[in-house]
Amino acid sequence: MQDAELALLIDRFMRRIHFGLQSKGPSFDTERVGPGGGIVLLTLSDMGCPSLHELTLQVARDKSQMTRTIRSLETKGLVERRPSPDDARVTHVALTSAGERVVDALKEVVSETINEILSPISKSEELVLRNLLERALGETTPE
Amino acid sequence: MQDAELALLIDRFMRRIHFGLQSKGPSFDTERVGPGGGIVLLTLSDMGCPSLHELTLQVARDKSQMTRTIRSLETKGLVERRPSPDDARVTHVALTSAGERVVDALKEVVSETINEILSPISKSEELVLRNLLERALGETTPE
DNA sequence: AGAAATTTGTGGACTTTGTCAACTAAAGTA
DNA sequence: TACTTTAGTTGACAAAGTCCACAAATTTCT
Repeated sequence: MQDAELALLIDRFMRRIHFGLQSKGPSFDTERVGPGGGIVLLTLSDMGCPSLHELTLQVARDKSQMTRTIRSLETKGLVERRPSPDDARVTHVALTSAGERVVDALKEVVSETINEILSPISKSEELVLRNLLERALGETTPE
Repeated sequence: MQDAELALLIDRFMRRIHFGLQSKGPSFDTERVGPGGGIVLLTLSDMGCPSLHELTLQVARDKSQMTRTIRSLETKGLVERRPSPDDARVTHVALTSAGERVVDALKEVVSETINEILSPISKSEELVLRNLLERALGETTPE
């Protein structure tokens, strides 16, 4: 009981990342992918070449929105669609090389921001934190 | 380096809470405060009777939005404004008794949701997690 | 095989949040 | 007194989230 405060902590964490990123100027977001696009790009770099559906589950967003986000990233040349050979319904998405460069830049800035936020705790504690979250949230989103 | 994944984990955590809450039907959100209103209510229950400005810092949202959120909660009778006796510019905000009842209900559902999400880790680990986040995010948001 | 149901991705319409800039009023400051 | 900062409000607009319906491919069930 009373884990409600955890929700507030998580929310604040998220918001701080958000603020931190956008205070670093829009200087680094040269492609103007925004937060939504950024999350998708980072996720893609983790997942490789998932189907749109898998991607949707992973980032826990609406299908329709994913369609739009991907289209936007595609027109920027950061991502490319590949129809699945097995199933004509599904299309896979993968980073282009331009996309990977953006991801690299993104990772750098995000890491930096998170390090600032987490400066009150030690590096080893940070590992514990990440490990706990990883185990708790698992690899795939259920349902 | 490579803490970028932590951002993804945090984002997923947030989204899972979000989904969890709204899958529990809008049954519990009888006042229709929504996610934004909910966070403000919970925060208020933590902070007591902060000024609008302090509240804004704590939840890390824009001032203008806070104004609107508070007004919405006020017209629902969940929150009340009190002009500060010391400074005529500031207005404090506090939960009404109706607001506190909503908060109680909210806490219950949020706790339940978080427990579901965190089921893969043990109770003691959950404490560690919360402790780490509390220490990392501190009590007050800087700047 | 054929009909029905399910899955994957798209599109449209609409609401909620987020962001930015301008503006008032009250304090602080010199 | 004039100048600057702070708290809060408002408006206009951009971005995200939510809902619902839909087409096409595939699975399921007789």
